[in-house]
Amino acid sequence: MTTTAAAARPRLARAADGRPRRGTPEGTRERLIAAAAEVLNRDGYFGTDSNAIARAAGYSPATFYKHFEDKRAILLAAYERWVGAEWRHIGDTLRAAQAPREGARELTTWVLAHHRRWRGLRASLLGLVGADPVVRAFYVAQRRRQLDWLAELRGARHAAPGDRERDAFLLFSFERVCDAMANGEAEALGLDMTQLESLLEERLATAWRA
Amino acid sequence: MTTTAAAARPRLARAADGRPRRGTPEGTRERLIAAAAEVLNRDGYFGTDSNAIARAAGYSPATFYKHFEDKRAILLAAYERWVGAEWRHIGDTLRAAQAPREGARELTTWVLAHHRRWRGLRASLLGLVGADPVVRAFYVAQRRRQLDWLAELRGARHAAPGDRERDAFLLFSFERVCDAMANGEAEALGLDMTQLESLLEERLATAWRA
Amino acid sequence: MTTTAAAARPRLARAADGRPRRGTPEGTRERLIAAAAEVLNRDGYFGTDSNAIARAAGYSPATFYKHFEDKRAILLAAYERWVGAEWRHIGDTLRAAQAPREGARELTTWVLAHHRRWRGLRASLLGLVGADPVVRAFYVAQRRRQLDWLAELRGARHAAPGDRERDAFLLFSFERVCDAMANGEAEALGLDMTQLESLLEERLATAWRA
Amino acid sequence: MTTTAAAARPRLARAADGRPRRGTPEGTRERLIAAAAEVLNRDGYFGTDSNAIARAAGYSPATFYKHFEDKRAILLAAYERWVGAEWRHIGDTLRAAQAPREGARELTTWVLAHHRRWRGLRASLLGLVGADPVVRAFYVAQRRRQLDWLAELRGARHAAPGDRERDAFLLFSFERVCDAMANGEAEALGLDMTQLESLLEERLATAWRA
DNA sequence: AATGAATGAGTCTTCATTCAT
DNA sequence: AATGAATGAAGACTCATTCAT
Repeated sequence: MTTTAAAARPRLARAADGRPRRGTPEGTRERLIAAAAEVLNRDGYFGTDSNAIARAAGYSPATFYKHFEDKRAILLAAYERWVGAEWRHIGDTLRAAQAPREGARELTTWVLAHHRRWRGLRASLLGLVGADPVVRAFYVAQRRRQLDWLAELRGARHAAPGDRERDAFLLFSFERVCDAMANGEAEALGLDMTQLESLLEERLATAWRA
Repeated sequence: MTTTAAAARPRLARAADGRPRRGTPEGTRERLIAAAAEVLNRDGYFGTDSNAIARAAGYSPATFYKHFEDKRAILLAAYERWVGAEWRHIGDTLRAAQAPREGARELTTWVLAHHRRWRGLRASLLGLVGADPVVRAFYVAQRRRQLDWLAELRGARHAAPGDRERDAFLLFSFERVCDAMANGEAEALGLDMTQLESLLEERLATAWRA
Repeated sequence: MTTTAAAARPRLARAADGRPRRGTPEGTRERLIAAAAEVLNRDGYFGTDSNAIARAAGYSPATFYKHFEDKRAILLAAYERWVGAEWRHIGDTLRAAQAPREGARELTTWVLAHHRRWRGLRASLLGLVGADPVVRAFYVAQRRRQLDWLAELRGARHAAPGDRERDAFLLFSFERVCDAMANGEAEALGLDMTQLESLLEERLATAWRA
Repeated sequence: MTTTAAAARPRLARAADGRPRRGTPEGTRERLIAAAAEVLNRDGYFGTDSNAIARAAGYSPATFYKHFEDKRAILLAAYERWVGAEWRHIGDTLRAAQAPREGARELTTWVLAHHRRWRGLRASLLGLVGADPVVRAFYVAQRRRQLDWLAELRGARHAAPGDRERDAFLLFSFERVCDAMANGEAEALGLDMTQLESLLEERLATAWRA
């Protein structure tokens, strides 16, 4: 069906290089974000510039600025998707309602892979969190949403003082260890990946039961 | 005597603040590092430049480069002291051999204050860890030293598989939560600081016993 | 009927403001010039771009270039109207054949108001006269027409050597002072507007008699 | 004596291209302003960029920004000198206390030449006055100083209402006509330069007597 | 040891203009 | 006739770093 539609609407005439000359603003935005994710992941935030991101998406520098305020804005957009994908997966897993042990294992594996695949993108974001108030606000907002969602999951009945802090503690720990495993720190420290992964699963399963 | 020297070498007059213009290389290096720590802590790595650091220490840009390879090098030097101070304190506390509960409380309080005082410096370092291999290597080396020292503390007899991973897990978690409390994340998330601090103490005390 | 047409040609719908999307070339040109006059008057030549002018007229950037060579061309078109209006009024006043004193007063008042209303547009033009040969040529051509017309008014019989120079001198002076009064210079210099206006009237009346 | 001093202090080692590698900040500033005056005079404000000005003075782009905020700042500095030179000459001439007729002639000749020599620089300034509030404020301030000085010249005793306005009127007229003669407008209008110059002298002499 | 004027290389950003529809 | 997404070319500005003294 996609093929049929494409055949029926050869609207997007392509330039010599195969890039669509005129796409919808949404399409262009998408392509820019996708390219930014890859470029930032590979070269890091301070290792690229907005021109390079635009070129990687097949556009000119000026087009970039039609869609994003600046380099920071596209980093946030790319990161937002990254977090969105993570929590969508987490939600799906929880909803699948497996036993804590299996759920924790599956989740840990997936999250680790996600961190590994996008370690450079995540490093780009984390590298700015400390320095840029806007990035920090964005980052914190994402986390707040996660904490709120976890509280909601638990349900009003079972709420206890300190729950939010425990959730936060788990999140911070889990992510920090995932980052360490994803970015090579753990390996450089001579740590056993399997052991670390077990620890992650354990913590997660414990929290899951509570 | 100072007068005589000044008369004999009028070019080597003292700066306005009375600091000798020509000091020992070590003294100069010290002043540069101290100034860098403050400036980096206040303005962040990407918020200052090497000229500003040199000026803050009372020197010219060129002098900076006589003592440090580049901006990164002085960040590492400043960070090294920060970590050094932290682990010196940790060592002192452990050696004072208090009960785990009290030791954990004291340590947590101190480390939190240390992170708060230097949150900008630490953010500068962490902001580079993801992007710069040299910084990462340096950062990892510090951590390795810590892990080795913890292993040594435990003693060869009590060593068990997974100990190093558990230590690392604790370190990562502890530091990440301290950072969140120091840099305002925790507050922005509406978390209760006292609760978080209790969690930190608890983990630490548990590990202490083991 | 509108409905029918709209149904038959849904592509040529009307814009939100009811203006027909497809008008006569003249109509479009008019709207563009009118919008340009306002935008240039408000934001200045270097404070706007051709896209903004097109949008202000309710058109797209490309439409702009269908009707004008470039931004400069529309400035000249807008300025041409401004000068046209001025000299139409001057002609009307002279033709009404009042006493020099009254005529001069009326004219001065009107011209001052005209300069005030369009001070930004005029500043845009003058800002380019010095830098752009085409604009200068255009500007000079307008003035030449004025001088020729004044010479014609005087009539061949009364012509005397130096008349054209005297006319030009008056024109330059009059306009310069009007500009100063219109753009805030005179006020910023602490000058008395009434006095200045009297001086303008005086010069004008004197020339009128001659 | 200059030669001797230069021989005695070969401090300013010159680069391969003969440019002093290290001058005093003042010297550098001077060279930049002098180069800017020439470049702006030749290419106009919007026809050059700060990099080109720096290069014309024998410096790199960065050096420019060590001495001037931006391109506008150096234009103002260059224009300030231009006005300074003009009024210094006017002061000298008046102080030489010639007969009004001769003084007016001499002054007119000099001012005309001054305008001709620097017509592009002046056009650059005037081109911004309408668009840039900072430039306008600067321009007005210069003129205010002139008017104040003229008032002072006249002396408190002979002051009469409308004097300042008359002075301003003369200044505006005189300058506007000089500009027209300097920038080719007058010629393009087919005006007789000698006649125009006579008119200028006449006005000046009349005001001088008053 | 210290200086500080000077810089090259580079990034961000804008704008007049075009082209396929 | 009108569109609007897209662009190339260019300019303002910065910063880590060096060199002659």
